[in-house]
Amino acid sequence: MRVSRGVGSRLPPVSLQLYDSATRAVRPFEPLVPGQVSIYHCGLTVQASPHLGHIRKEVVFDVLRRWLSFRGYEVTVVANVTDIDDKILEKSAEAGVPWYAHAYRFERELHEAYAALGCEPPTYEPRATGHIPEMIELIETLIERGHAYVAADGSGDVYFDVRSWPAYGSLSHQRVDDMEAAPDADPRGKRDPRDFALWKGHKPTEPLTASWPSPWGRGRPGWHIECSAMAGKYLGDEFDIHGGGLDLRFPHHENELAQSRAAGRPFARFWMHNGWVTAAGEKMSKSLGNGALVSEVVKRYPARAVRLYLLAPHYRSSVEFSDTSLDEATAQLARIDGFVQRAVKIVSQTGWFAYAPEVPAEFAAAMDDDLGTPGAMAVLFNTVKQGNVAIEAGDTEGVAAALAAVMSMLSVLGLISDADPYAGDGNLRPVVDGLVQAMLTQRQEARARKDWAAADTIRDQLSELGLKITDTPNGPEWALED
RNA sequence: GGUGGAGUGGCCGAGAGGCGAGGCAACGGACUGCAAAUCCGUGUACACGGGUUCAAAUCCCGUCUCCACCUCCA
Repeated sequence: MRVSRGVGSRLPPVSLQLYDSATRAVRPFEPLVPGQVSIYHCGLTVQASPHLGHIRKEVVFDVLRRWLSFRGYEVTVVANVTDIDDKILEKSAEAGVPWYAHAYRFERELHEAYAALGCEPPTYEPRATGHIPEMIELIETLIERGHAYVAADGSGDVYFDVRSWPAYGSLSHQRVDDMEAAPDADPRGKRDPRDFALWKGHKPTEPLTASWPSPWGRGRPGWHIECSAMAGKYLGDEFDIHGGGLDLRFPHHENELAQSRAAGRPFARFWMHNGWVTAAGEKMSKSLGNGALVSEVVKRYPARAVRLYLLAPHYRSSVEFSDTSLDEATAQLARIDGFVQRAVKIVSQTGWFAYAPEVPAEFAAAMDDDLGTPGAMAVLFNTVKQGNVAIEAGDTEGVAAALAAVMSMLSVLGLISDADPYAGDGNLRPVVDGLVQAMLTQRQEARARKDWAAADTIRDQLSELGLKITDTPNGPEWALED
Protein backbone atom coordinates (compact mmCIF):
# COMPACT_ATOMS: atom_id res chain seq x y z
CA MET A 1 0.00 0.00 0.00
CA ARG A 2 1.38 3.33 -1.04
CA VAL A 3 0.59 6.62 0.51
CA SER A 4 -1.36 8.71 -1.89
CA ARG A 5 -1.22 12.43 -1.95
CA GLY A 6 -3.40 15.15 -3.27
CA VAL A 7 -6.60 13.43 -2.38
CA GLY A 8 -7.85 14.75 0.86
CA SER A 9 -7.69 18.48 1.03
CA ARG A 10 -10.42 19.38 3.43
CA LEU A 11 -8.74 22.42 4.84
CA PRO A 12 -9.38 26.04 3.93
CA PRO A 13 -7.72 26.91 0.63
CA VAL A 14 -5.98 30.08 1.76
CA SER A 15 -4.19 28.84 4.83
CA LEU A 16 -0.70 28.81 3.41
CA GLN A 17 1.51 31.76 4.30
CA LEU A 18 4.81 32.28 2.56
CA TYR A 19 7.66 34.68 3.07
CA ASP A 20 8.15 36.76 -0.02
CA SER A 21 11.65 38.14 -0.44
CA ALA A 22 10.40 40.98 -2.63
CA THR A 23 8.14 42.42 0.06
CA ARG A 24 10.16 41.01 2.96
CA ALA A 25 7.00 39.80 4.61
CA VAL A 26 5.05 36.66 5.21
CA ARG A 27 1.79 36.93 3.34
CA PRO A 28 -1.07 34.64 2.38
CA PHE A 29 -0.42 32.57 -0.67
CA GLU A 30 -3.16 32.59 -3.23
CA PRO A 31 -2.45 31.11 -6.63
CA LEU A 32 -3.08 33.02 -9.82
CA VAL A 33 -5.32 30.24 -11.11
CA PRO A 34 -7.46 28.66 -8.40
CA GLY A 35 -6.39 25.12 -7.68
CA GLN A 36 -3.17 25.38 -9.65
CA VAL A 37 0.30 26.46 -8.64
CA SER A 38 3.15 27.34 -10.94
CA ILE A 39 6.70 27.29 -9.63
CA TYR A 40 9.96 28.14 -11.29
CA HIS A 41 13.20 27.58 -9.47
CA CYS A 42 16.61 28.11 -10.91
CA GLY A 43 18.36 24.87 -11.61
CA LEU A 44 22.05 24.38 -11.79
CA THR A 45 24.76 25.45 -14.09
CA VAL A 46 26.08 22.02 -14.90
CA GLN A 47 29.76 22.74 -14.58
CA ALA A 48 30.74 20.59 -11.56
CA SER A 49 29.48 17.87 -9.24
CA PRO A 50 26.57 18.94 -7.05
CA HIS A 51 27.27 19.45 -3.35
CA LEU A 52 24.96 19.54 -0.38
CA GLY A 53 24.24 23.21 -0.84
CA HIS A 54 22.88 22.65 -4.32
CA ILE A 55 20.73 19.76 -3.30
CA ARG A 56 19.24 21.65 -0.37
CA LYS A 57 17.40 23.88 -2.77
CA GLU A 58 15.98 20.85 -4.53
CA VAL A 59 14.86 19.29 -1.28
CA VAL A 60 13.24 22.51 -0.07
CA PHE A 61 11.27 23.03 -3.24
CA ASP A 62 10.43 19.36 -3.45
CA VAL A 63 8.79 19.63 -0.04
CA LEU A 64 6.97 22.80 -1.04
CA ARG A 65 5.64 20.99 -4.05
CA ARG A 66 4.63 17.93 -2.04
CA TRP A 67 2.84 20.07 0.51
CA LEU A 68 0.93 21.97 -2.16
CA SER A 69 0.01 18.70 -3.84
CA PHE A 70 -1.12 17.27 -0.54
CA ARG A 71 -3.31 20.33 -0.13
CA GLY A 72 -4.95 19.42 -3.39
CA TYR A 73 -3.27 21.86 -5.76
CA GLU A 74 -2.16 20.84 -9.19
CA VAL A 75 1.48 21.89 -9.20
CA THR A 76 3.65 22.63 -12.21
CA VAL A 77 7.35 22.89 -11.49
CA VAL A 78 9.93 24.18 -13.91
CA ALA A 79 13.64 24.01 -13.13
CA ASN A 80 16.11 24.90 -15.81
CA VAL A 81 19.47 23.43 -16.65
CA THR A 82 22.04 26.01 -17.60
CA ASP A 83 24.16 24.07 -20.03
CA ILE A 84 26.12 26.92 -21.58
CA ASP A 85 28.10 29.57 -19.73
CA ASP A 86 31.62 30.89 -19.14
CA LYS A 87 32.57 28.28 -16.56
CA ILE A 88 31.41 25.40 -18.70
CA LEU A 89 33.44 26.65 -21.63
CA GLU A 90 36.45 27.26 -19.43
CA LYS A 91 36.38 23.91 -17.65
CA SER A 92 35.61 21.84 -20.70
CA ALA A 93 38.52 23.48 -22.50
CA GLU A 94 40.79 22.59 -19.59
CA ALA A 95 39.54 19.02 -19.64
CA GLY A 96 39.87 18.84 -23.39
CA VAL A 97 36.30 17.72 -23.98
CA PRO A 98 33.50 19.39 -25.93
CA TRP A 99 31.54 21.82 -23.78
CA TYR A 100 28.30 19.88 -24.29
CA ALA A 101 29.93 16.65 -23.12
CA HIS A 102 31.11 18.42 -20.00
CA ALA A 103 27.66 19.88 -19.38
CA TYR A 104 25.84 16.64 -19.97
CA ARG A 105 28.12 14.71 -17.67
CA PHE A 106 27.26 16.96 -14.75
CA GLU A 107 23.62 17.12 -15.71
CA ARG A 108 23.51 13.37 -15.22
CA GLU A 109 25.25 13.69 -11.85
CA LEU A 110 22.70 16.24 -10.86
CA HIS A 111 19.86 13.91 -11.73
CA GLU A 112 21.49 11.13 -9.74
CA ALA A 113 21.67 13.44 -6.75
CA TYR A 114 17.99 14.41 -7.07
CA ALA A 115 16.99 10.79 -7.24
CA ALA A 116 19.21 9.77 -4.35
CA LEU A 117 17.60 12.32 -2.08
CA GLY A 118 14.07 11.49 -3.10
CA CYS A 119 13.31 14.63 -5.12
CA GLU A 120 10.65 14.22 -7.73
CA PRO A 121 11.76 15.43 -11.18
CA PRO A 122 10.40 18.82 -12.24
CA THR A 123 7.38 18.84 -14.52
CA TYR A 124 9.63 20.42 -17.14
CA GLU A 125 13.37 20.75 -17.05
CA PRO A 126 14.32 22.91 -20.03
CA ARG A 127 17.89 23.36 -21.14
CA ALA A 128 19.12 26.82 -21.94
CA THR A 129 20.57 25.75 -25.28
CA GLY A 130 17.17 24.51 -26.38
CA HIS A 131 15.56 27.92 -25.99
CA ILE A 132 17.74 30.30 -27.92
CA PRO A 133 14.88 31.55 -30.17
CA GLU A 134 12.75 32.44 -27.14
CA MET A 135 15.64 34.38 -25.66
CA ILE A 136 16.34 36.25 -28.88
CA GLU A 137 12.69 37.20 -29.09
CA LEU A 138 12.73 38.56 -25.57
CA ILE A 139 15.91 40.53 -26.20
CA GLU A 140 14.39 42.03 -29.35
CA THR A 141 11.40 43.15 -27.33
CA LEU A 142 13.68 44.80 -24.81
CA ILE A 143 15.60 46.62 -27.53
CA GLU A 144 12.36 47.80 -29.12
CA ARG A 145 11.13 49.11 -25.81
CA GLY A 146 14.35 50.99 -25.18
CA HIS A 147 15.61 48.87 -22.30
CA ALA A 148 18.44 47.14 -24.10
CA TYR A 149 21.09 48.14 -26.59
CA VAL A 150 23.70 46.63 -28.84
CA ALA A 151 27.20 47.39 -27.58
CA ALA A 152 28.92 50.15 -29.44
CA ASP A 153 32.26 48.34 -29.44
CA GLY A 154 31.33 45.95 -32.24
CA SER A 155 31.57 42.91 -29.94
CA GLY A 156 28.08 41.78 -30.78
CA ASP A 157 27.13 41.97 -27.09
CA VAL A 158 23.68 43.18 -26.09
CA TYR A 159 23.20 44.77 -22.68
CA PHE A 160 20.24 45.56 -20.50
CA ASP A 161 20.12 49.26 -19.75
CA VAL A 162 19.79 49.40 -15.98
CA ARG A 163 19.25 53.16 -15.96
CA SER A 164 16.23 52.78 -18.19
CA TRP A 165 14.43 50.76 -15.54
CA PRO A 166 13.80 52.80 -12.38
CA ALA A 167 12.59 49.78 -10.42
CA TYR A 168 15.97 48.10 -10.79
CA GLY A 169 17.07 47.01 -7.32
CA SER A 170 13.60 46.52 -5.92
CA LEU A 171 13.95 42.80 -5.36
CA SER A 172 17.25 42.96 -3.51
CA HIS A 173 16.37 46.31 -1.94
CA GLN A 174 19.38 48.13 -3.22
CA ARG A 175 19.72 51.44 -4.92
CA VAL A 176 21.72 51.48 -8.08
CA ASP A 177 23.80 54.38 -6.80
CA ASP A 178 24.79 52.48 -3.67
CA MET A 179 26.05 49.48 -5.53
CA GLU A 180 29.72 48.88 -5.39
CA ALA A 181 31.41 49.42 -8.69
CA ALA A 182 32.30 46.14 -10.29
CA PRO A 183 35.90 45.17 -9.63
CA ASP A 184 35.96 44.15 -13.24
CA ALA A 185 37.40 47.36 -14.55
CA ASP A 186 36.73 46.53 -18.18
CA PRO A 187 33.47 48.26 -19.06
CA ARG A 188 33.49 46.62 -22.50
CA GLY A 189 30.72 48.22 -24.50
CA LYS A 190 28.56 49.06 -21.49
CA ARG A 191 26.91 52.42 -20.98
CA ASP A 192 26.86 51.82 -17.24
CA PRO A 193 29.07 49.34 -15.36
CA ARG A 194 25.93 47.79 -13.80
CA ASP A 195 24.39 46.94 -17.14
CA PHE A 196 24.35 43.20 -17.64
CA ALA A 197 24.74 41.06 -20.73
CA LEU A 198 21.65 39.67 -22.42
CA TRP A 199 23.62 38.33 -25.36
CA LYS A 200 27.32 37.68 -25.67
CA GLY A 201 28.89 38.02 -29.07
CA HIS A 202 30.94 35.06 -30.21
CA LYS A 203 34.64 35.23 -29.47
CA PRO A 204 37.18 33.59 -31.76
CA THR A 205 38.68 31.81 -28.74
CA GLU A 206 35.42 30.00 -28.07
CA PRO A 207 34.18 26.97 -29.98
CA LEU A 208 31.86 27.77 -32.83
CA THR A 209 29.45 25.11 -31.56
CA ALA A 210 28.89 27.34 -28.56
CA SER A 211 27.34 30.06 -30.64
CA TRP A 212 24.05 30.59 -32.37
CA PRO A 213 22.94 32.98 -35.09
CA SER A 214 21.11 36.08 -33.96
CA PRO A 215 20.16 39.50 -35.31
CA TRP A 216 23.38 40.76 -33.68
CA GLY A 217 25.65 38.13 -35.17
CA ARG A 218 26.67 34.77 -33.77
CA GLY A 219 26.79 34.51 -30.04
CA ARG A 220 25.34 32.93 -26.95
CA PRO A 221 22.87 34.02 -24.31
CA GLY A 222 23.76 35.71 -21.05
CA TRP A 223 22.88 33.84 -17.91
CA HIS A 224 19.92 35.87 -16.75
CA ILE A 225 17.90 35.97 -19.92
CA GLU A 226 17.45 32.22 -20.11
CA CYS A 227 15.37 31.98 -16.96
CA SER A 228 13.05 34.77 -18.04
CA ALA A 229 12.59 33.17 -21.43
CA MET A 230 11.97 29.67 -20.15
CA ALA A 231 9.74 30.69 -17.27
CA GLY A 232 7.67 32.64 -19.77
CA LYS A 233 7.46 29.78 -22.19
CA TYR A 234 6.33 27.13 -19.72
CA LEU A 235 4.49 29.13 -17.09
CA GLY A 236 3.28 32.20 -18.92
CA ASP A 237 3.91 35.91 -18.44
CA GLU A 238 2.85 35.69 -14.82
CA PHE A 239 3.23 32.80 -12.41
CA ASP A 240 3.07 32.07 -8.72
CA ILE A 241 6.45 31.34 -7.18
CA HIS A 242 10.03 31.89 -8.22
CA GLY A 243 12.62 30.21 -6.07
CA GLY A 244 16.31 29.69 -5.71
CA GLY A 245 19.22 30.02 -3.34
CA LEU A 246 19.72 33.25 -1.47
CA ASP A 247 22.81 34.01 -3.50
CA LEU A 248 20.73 34.23 -6.65
CA ARG A 249 18.67 37.09 -5.33
CA PHE A 250 21.23 39.49 -6.65
CA PRO A 251 22.13 39.81 -9.40
CA HIS A 252 20.38 36.90 -11.07
CA HIS A 253 16.83 37.30 -9.85
CA GLU A 254 17.01 41.05 -9.81
CA ASN A 255 18.00 40.94 -13.46
CA GLU A 256 15.38 38.39 -14.36
CA LEU A 257 12.72 40.53 -12.76
CA ALA A 258 13.92 43.71 -14.43
CA GLN A 259 14.14 42.26 -17.93
CA SER A 260 10.82 40.45 -17.64
CA ARG A 261 8.91 43.44 -16.34
CA ALA A 262 10.61 45.74 -18.80
CA ALA A 263 9.38 43.43 -21.55
CA GLY A 264 5.86 43.82 -20.23
CA ARG A 265 5.54 40.61 -18.25
CA PRO A 266 4.30 40.72 -14.65
CA PHE A 267 6.49 37.69 -13.81
CA ALA A 268 6.62 36.02 -10.36
CA ARG A 269 4.17 36.82 -7.59
CA PHE A 270 6.29 35.36 -4.78
CA TRP A 271 10.05 35.11 -4.46
CA MET A 272 11.40 32.42 -2.18
CA HIS A 273 15.05 32.05 -1.25
CA ASN A 274 16.58 29.26 0.75
CA GLY A 275 19.58 29.71 3.06
CA TRP A 276 22.99 28.15 2.83
CA VAL A 277 24.49 24.91 3.83
CA THR A 278 27.56 26.01 5.75
CA ALA A 279 30.79 24.27 6.64
CA ALA A 280 32.67 25.58 9.66
CA GLY A 281 30.28 28.52 9.64
CA GLU A 282 31.01 29.49 6.07
CA LYS A 283 28.90 29.15 2.99
CA MET A 284 29.53 25.96 1.08
CA SER A 285 30.53 26.86 -2.43
CA LYS A 286 32.33 25.67 -5.46
CA SER A 287 34.78 28.52 -5.35
CA LEU A 288 35.69 28.01 -1.69
CA GLY A 289 36.24 24.34 -2.32
CA ASN A 290 34.50 23.36 0.91
CA GLY A 291 31.61 21.63 -0.76
CA ALA A 292 30.54 18.22 0.50
CA LEU A 293 29.60 16.35 -2.64
CA VAL A 294 26.22 14.68 -2.57
CA SER A 295 27.68 11.53 -4.07
CA GLU A 296 30.22 11.29 -1.24
CA VAL A 297 27.85 12.10 1.61
CA VAL A 298 25.36 9.54 0.41
CA LYS A 299 28.04 6.87 0.60
CA ARG A 300 28.57 7.59 4.27
CA TYR A 301 25.02 8.22 5.42
CA PRO A 302 21.58 6.91 4.47
CA ALA A 303 20.16 9.22 1.83
CA ARG A 304 16.97 9.67 3.80
CA ALA A 305 19.00 10.77 6.81
CA VAL A 306 20.66 13.39 4.63
CA ARG A 307 17.27 14.59 3.50
CA LEU A 308 15.97 14.68 7.05
CA TYR A 309 19.05 16.63 8.11
CA LEU A 310 18.42 19.19 5.38
CA LEU A 311 14.80 19.61 6.43
CA ALA A 312 15.39 19.84 10.17
CA PRO A 313 16.09 23.59 10.22
CA HIS A 314 13.83 26.15 8.57
CA TYR A 315 14.55 26.62 4.86
CA ARG A 316 15.52 30.25 5.35
CA SER A 317 18.08 29.40 8.04
CA SER A 318 21.48 28.09 7.26
CA VAL A 319 22.30 24.46 7.97
CA GLU A 320 25.69 23.61 9.36
CA PHE A 321 27.29 20.58 7.81
CA SER A 322 29.05 18.24 10.20
CA ASP A 323 29.37 14.56 10.85
CA THR A 324 27.63 15.10 14.17
CA SER A 325 24.58 16.56 12.42
CA LEU A 326 24.40 13.67 10.01
CA ASP A 327 24.89 11.15 12.83
CA GLU A 328 22.01 12.75 14.69
CA ALA A 329 19.79 12.68 11.65
CA THR A 330 20.61 9.01 11.21
CA ALA A 331 19.58 8.35 14.81
CA GLN A 332 16.38 10.34 14.35
CA LEU A 333 15.51 8.35 11.29
CA ALA A 334 16.16 5.10 13.13
CA ARG A 335 13.67 6.18 15.77
CA ILE A 336 11.00 6.86 13.16
CA ASP A 337 11.72 3.72 11.16
CA GLY A 338 11.76 1.62 14.31
CA PHE A 339 8.27 2.73 15.16
CA VAL A 340 7.01 2.23 11.62
CA GLN A 341 8.37 -1.31 11.48
CA ARG A 342 6.87 -2.29 14.82
CA ALA A 343 3.58 -0.63 14.05
CA VAL A 344 3.21 -2.15 10.61
CA LYS A 345 3.71 -5.59 12.09
CA ILE A 346 1.08 -5.07 14.75
CA VAL A 347 -1.38 -3.38 12.47
CA SER A 348 -1.08 -5.93 9.69
CA GLN A 349 -1.52 -8.80 12.13
CA THR A 350 -4.64 -7.39 13.67
CA GLY A 351 -6.29 -6.00 10.60
CA TRP A 352 -6.37 -2.38 11.72
CA PHE A 353 -5.30 -1.09 8.35
CA ALA A 354 -7.66 1.80 8.03
CA TYR A 355 -5.54 4.39 6.31
CA ALA A 356 -6.45 7.95 5.48
CA PRO A 357 -4.12 10.47 3.87
CA GLU A 358 -4.51 12.95 6.68
CA VAL A 359 -2.01 14.82 8.69
CA PRO A 360 -2.31 16.18 12.24
CA ALA A 361 -3.67 19.71 12.40
CA GLU A 362 -0.51 20.99 14.13
CA PHE A 363 1.61 19.52 11.37
CA ALA A 364 -0.51 21.28 8.76
CA ALA A 365 -0.34 24.52 10.71
CA ALA A 366 3.44 24.32 10.86
CA MET A 367 3.75 23.61 7.15
CA ASP A 368 1.31 26.38 6.33
CA ASP A 369 3.43 28.82 8.30
CA ASP A 370 6.06 29.46 5.65
CA LEU A 371 6.92 25.80 5.27
CA GLY A 372 7.82 25.33 8.94
CA THR A 373 9.49 21.95 8.72
CA PRO A 374 11.05 22.21 12.22
CA GLY A 375 7.61 22.48 13.82
CA ALA A 376 6.28 19.83 11.49
CA MET A 377 9.04 17.46 12.52
CA ALA A 378 8.29 18.10 16.17
CA VAL A 379 4.73 16.92 15.47
CA LEU A 380 6.13 13.90 13.67
CA PHE A 381 8.26 12.94 16.67
CA ASN A 382 5.42 13.52 19.08
CA THR A 383 3.24 11.23 17.00
CA VAL A 384 5.96 8.59 16.98
CA LYS A 385 6.09 8.79 20.75
CA GLN A 386 2.30 8.48 21.02
CA GLY A 387 2.50 5.47 18.75
CA ASN A 388 5.20 3.87 20.89
CA VAL A 389 3.10 4.45 23.99
CA ALA A 390 0.16 2.83 22.23
CA ILE A 391 2.33 -0.16 21.38
CA GLU A 392 3.34 -0.57 25.01
CA ALA A 393 -0.29 -0.25 26.09
CA GLY A 394 -1.47 -2.78 23.54
CA ASP A 395 -3.75 -0.13 22.06
CA THR A 396 -3.90 -1.37 18.49
CA GLU A 397 -6.31 1.27 17.33
CA GLY A 398 -4.00 3.91 18.70
CA VAL A 399 -1.05 2.29 16.95
CA ALA A 400 -2.93 2.28 13.66
CA ALA A 401 -3.89 5.93 14.01
CA ALA A 402 -0.35 6.98 14.83
CA LEU A 403 1.05 4.91 11.99
CA ALA A 404 -1.34 6.43 9.47
CA ALA A 405 -0.44 9.93 10.62
CA VAL A 406 3.28 9.21 10.59
CA MET A 407 3.14 7.77 7.09
CA SER A 408 1.24 10.79 5.80
CA MET A 409 3.76 13.16 7.35
CA LEU A 410 6.69 11.17 6.00
CA SER A 411 5.10 11.29 2.59
CA VAL A 412 4.80 15.07 2.67
CA LEU A 413 8.41 15.35 3.77
CA GLY A 414 9.52 12.87 1.12
CA LEU A 415 10.96 10.54 3.72
CA ILE A 416 9.15 7.32 2.89
CA SER A 417 11.67 4.56 2.62
CA ASP A 418 12.03 2.53 -0.54
CA ALA A 419 12.25 -0.38 1.83
CA ASP A 420 8.98 0.82 3.24
CA PRO A 421 6.93 -2.13 4.44
CA TYR A 422 3.91 -0.63 2.74
CA ALA A 423 5.73 -0.96 -0.58
CA GLY A 424 6.57 -4.62 -0.18
CA ASP A 425 6.40 -6.00 -3.65
CA GLY A 426 8.20 -9.10 -4.81
CA ASN A 427 11.76 -9.22 -3.51
CA LEU A 428 14.03 -11.45 -1.54
CA ARG A 429 12.73 -10.40 1.78
CA PRO A 430 10.54 -13.49 2.37
CA VAL A 431 13.51 -15.72 1.61
CA VAL A 432 15.86 -13.81 3.86
CA ASP A 433 13.20 -13.67 6.52
CA GLY A 434 12.86 -17.44 6.42
CA LEU A 435 16.60 -17.94 6.82
CA VAL A 436 16.90 -15.46 9.62
CA GLN A 437 13.90 -16.94 11.38
CA ALA A 438 15.54 -20.36 11.25
CA MET A 439 18.60 -18.97 13.00
CA LEU A 440 16.53 -17.09 15.49
CA THR A 441 14.70 -20.28 16.34
CA GLN A 442 18.03 -21.89 17.18
CA ARG A 443 18.90 -18.93 19.30
CA GLN A 444 15.58 -19.17 21.11
CA GLU A 445 16.28 -22.81 21.84
CA ALA A 446 19.68 -21.91 23.23
CA ARG A 447 18.12 -19.22 25.36
CA ALA A 448 15.52 -21.65 26.61
CA ARG A 449 18.26 -23.88 27.98
CA LYS A 450 20.08 -20.78 29.25
CA ASP A 451 23.03 -21.34 26.95
CA TRP A 452 23.74 -17.62 26.70
CA ALA A 453 27.05 -18.08 24.94
CA ALA A 454 25.45 -19.96 22.07
CA ALA A 455 22.59 -17.49 21.90
CA ASP A 456 24.93 -14.51 21.77
CA THR A 457 27.11 -16.16 19.14
CA ILE A 458 24.15 -16.43 16.82
CA ARG A 459 23.22 -12.84 17.46
CA ASP A 460 26.79 -11.73 16.81
CA GLN A 461 26.89 -13.66 13.56
CA LEU A 462 23.71 -12.01 12.35
CA SER A 463 25.02 -8.68 13.51
CA GLU A 464 28.13 -9.11 11.39
CA LEU A 465 25.89 -9.59 8.39
CA GLY A 466 24.28 -6.25 9.16
CA LEU A 467 21.16 -7.58 10.82
CA LYS A 468 20.04 -6.04 14.06
CA ILE A 469 18.25 -8.41 16.44
CA THR A 470 15.81 -7.11 19.01
CA ASP A 471 14.04 -9.19 21.62
CA THR A 472 10.51 -8.05 22.15
CA PRO A 473 7.61 -9.41 24.23
CA ASN A 474 6.36 -10.91 20.97
CA GLY A 475 9.63 -12.70 20.28
CA PRO A 476 12.80 -11.68 18.50
CA GLU A 477 12.69 -9.37 15.54
CA TRP A 478 15.28 -8.49 12.95
CA ALA A 479 15.96 -5.49 10.79
CA LEU A 480 18.64 -4.37 8.40
CA GLU A 481 20.98 -1.87 9.90
CA ASP A 482 21.60 1.27 7.90
C1' G B 1 30.68 52.26 1.49
C1' G B 2 25.43 50.06 0.72
C1' U B 3 22.05 46.00 2.17
C1' G B 4 20.53 41.78 4.90
C1' G B 5 20.93 37.62 8.46
C1' A B 6 22.73 35.41 12.98
C1' G B 7 24.67 34.66 18.37
C1' U B 8 19.44 29.82 22.55
C1' G B 9 20.97 24.31 27.59
C1' G B 10 26.71 19.18 26.47
C1' C B 11 25.40 19.37 20.89
C1' C B 12 21.86 20.39 16.74
C1' G B 13 17.80 23.42 16.25
C1' A B 14 12.55 25.94 16.77
C1' G B 15 10.12 29.97 19.10
C1' A B 16 9.57 35.89 18.99
C1' G B 17 6.34 39.54 25.55
C1' G B 18 3.62 35.38 30.22
C1' C B 19 2.58 27.54 29.94
C1' G B 20 10.78 24.81 28.97
C1' A B 21 9.12 22.89 20.30
C1' G B 22 11.54 18.66 18.89
C1' G B 23 15.79 15.66 18.34
C1' C B 24 20.77 13.83 19.63
C1' A B 25 23.87 12.91 23.83
C1' A B 26 24.11 12.11 29.26
C1' C B 27 22.25 10.38 33.97
C1' G B 28 18.45 7.65 37.12
C1' G B 29 14.36 4.13 36.85
C1' A B 30 10.98 0.25 34.46
C1' C B 31 11.42 -3.93 31.11
C1' U B 32 15.48 -7.67 29.80
C1' G B 33 19.71 -13.59 31.01
C1' C B 34 22.61 -9.61 28.77
C1' A B 35 22.07 -6.18 24.99
C1' A B 36 19.04 -3.31 21.86
C1' A B 37 14.57 -0.93 21.38
C1' U B 38 10.67 1.34 24.06
C1' C B 39 8.47 3.89 28.14
C1' C B 40 8.85 7.06 32.79
C1' G B 41 11.90 10.75 35.09
C1' U B 42 16.14 14.40 35.43
C1' G B 43 18.02 20.61 32.55
C1' U B 44 16.17 26.45 35.96
C1' A B 45 19.29 27.85 27.90
C1' C B 46 18.60 32.36 25.31
C1' A B 47 26.29 36.97 23.27
C1' C B 48 27.18 41.38 26.70
C1' G B 49 25.51 46.18 29.21
C1' G B 50 21.50 49.26 30.11
C1' G B 51 16.14 50.41 29.65
C1' U B 52 10.48 49.72 28.95
C1' U B 53 6.82 46.37 31.36
C1' C B 54 3.16 43.36 36.56
C1' A B 55 6.04 40.08 33.16
C1' A B 56 11.56 40.22 28.18
C1' A B 57 15.15 34.92 24.94
C1' U B 58 11.18 37.77 22.59
C1' C B 59 10.28 45.20 22.59
C1' C B 60 13.86 49.78 22.85
C1' C B 61 19.07 51.88 23.16
C1' G B 62 24.17 50.75 23.12
C1' U B 63 28.39 47.19 22.66
C1' C B 64 30.94 42.84 20.94
C1' U B 65 31.39 38.65 17.64
C1' C B 66 30.17 35.88 13.28
C1' C B 67 28.07 35.13 8.34
C1' A B 68 26.27 36.67 3.65
C1' C B 69 25.02 39.73 -0.86
C1' C B 70 26.65 44.06 -3.74
C1' U B 71 31.57 39.72 -8.88
C1' C B 72 30.46 33.29 -11.04
C1' C B 73 27.70 30.89 -7.03
C1' A B 74 21.71 26.72 -4.59
